[in-house]
Amino acid sequence: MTPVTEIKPGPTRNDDGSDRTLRADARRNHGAIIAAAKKLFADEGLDAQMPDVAKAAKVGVGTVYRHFPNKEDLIAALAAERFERLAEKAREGIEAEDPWEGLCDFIRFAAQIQADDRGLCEVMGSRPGVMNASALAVGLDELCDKLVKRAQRSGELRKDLEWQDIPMIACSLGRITAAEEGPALGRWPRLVEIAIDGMRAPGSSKLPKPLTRT
Amino acid sequence: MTPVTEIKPGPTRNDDGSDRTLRADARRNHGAIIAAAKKLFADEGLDAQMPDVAKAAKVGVGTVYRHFPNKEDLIAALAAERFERLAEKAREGIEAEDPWEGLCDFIRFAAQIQADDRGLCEVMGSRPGVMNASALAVGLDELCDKLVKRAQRSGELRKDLEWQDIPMIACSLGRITAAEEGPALGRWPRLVEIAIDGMRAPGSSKLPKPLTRT
DNA sequence: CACTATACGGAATTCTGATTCCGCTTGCAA
DNA sequence: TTGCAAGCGGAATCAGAATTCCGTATAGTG
Repeated sequence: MTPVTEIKPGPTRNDDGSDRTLRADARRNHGAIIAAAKKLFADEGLDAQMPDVAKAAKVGVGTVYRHFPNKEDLIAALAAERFERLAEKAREGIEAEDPWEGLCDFIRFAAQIQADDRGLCEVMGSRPGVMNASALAVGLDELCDKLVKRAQRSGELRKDLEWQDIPMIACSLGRITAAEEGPALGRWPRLVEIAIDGMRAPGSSKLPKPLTRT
Repeated sequence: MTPVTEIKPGPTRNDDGSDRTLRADARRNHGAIIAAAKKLFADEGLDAQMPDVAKAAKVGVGTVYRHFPNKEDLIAALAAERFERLAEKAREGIEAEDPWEGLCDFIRFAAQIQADDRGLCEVMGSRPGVMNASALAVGLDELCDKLVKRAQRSGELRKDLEWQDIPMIACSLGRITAAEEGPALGRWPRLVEIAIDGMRAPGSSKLPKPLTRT
């Protein structure tokens, strides 16, 4: 494996996990690249180009590649950040006073962050590997499980729903948040509410939120 | 515009809509190409390669390109076929004894054909232009409208649902039918039923179909 | 202040597929 | 059966990105 190296103190580590302090300019560039890539991928989706990321970060392509050995790795790094946000929201949902609302809000949030980030959307749709790895890394699966169990205990969530259904729903919702054309344009929040209503326990006391008109 | 040409009788027309009979071999090849492409795209998705389509159809690449000026056009032709099937199913749903079941079956069908055809799945997810054009061509929009109105009149479908929601739902369902990995694998029929339950009118008499265990 | 390990920039290269081109075939009408 | 327009095959070309390479620049150290 990796040879043992003595740990030197330093503010940031290399991406490959090796312990070595980065030179100040490198650290600065690293941040600039991530920031630029985040914006670019969010706006243009996964086929934003590496040279453009470099340009946006005011850096040469070579530099981008020193920090991220290839595009896929850059994408994965960005995805990891987003999943961290998701996990955070899930934890919040678990703490929520109302278990059912906690779950719903998590789902709404998942749809929203996909609506705001075309890149994430595409990762969810076409990079199951990256997605599952990211989810695993932040423990999203267990969080979903908790969210589901708690909402079921409260009686609002249908009993036959399983935690695996949550990422599946979130994923499917993501697909239409991206619509920029056609009859579905801008209606995705309706779909979110429909899916949520489908998760309600048959005799639930809560009233379904009426779908908003366009 | 197109210059006026006298219409000559003939069994098949050119793709470009010009009226001219195709030579027998050309007609045969045309069919072979479509058949091969259908299978290839269904299996491998939209990035199946043109030379492979040619190979599968036992034809040279050049021939593929004589029949379809470019890949996008080939994809559109295949999509058109699928949408024809969808429209057919929608008409069937409109005739169905039970309006609610007619609508549900249409949605289930839409999910199923995407599950069976990765190419269609990807068209739905990333070619809004092709998709909308195909839908328009077969009159799917009006069909959805009829389906919705009828199910609402029967009382089973929630009143605030609009026809535009149907293609949106179908589209979103398609996303996970493709999952080949991760927790959602093989569970898409559950999602279909969840979405359907979300469409039910609040006081509906029908019992929700229980989600099937994995 | 020198020195050198790190980093940088960006032109050049490579890869992957789509698409074109053109000499050869072949239906089919006369 | 002949003539030739309509078709065919597939090697060659083109195009759009990703990724590499290497000469130059510069933090950080003694």
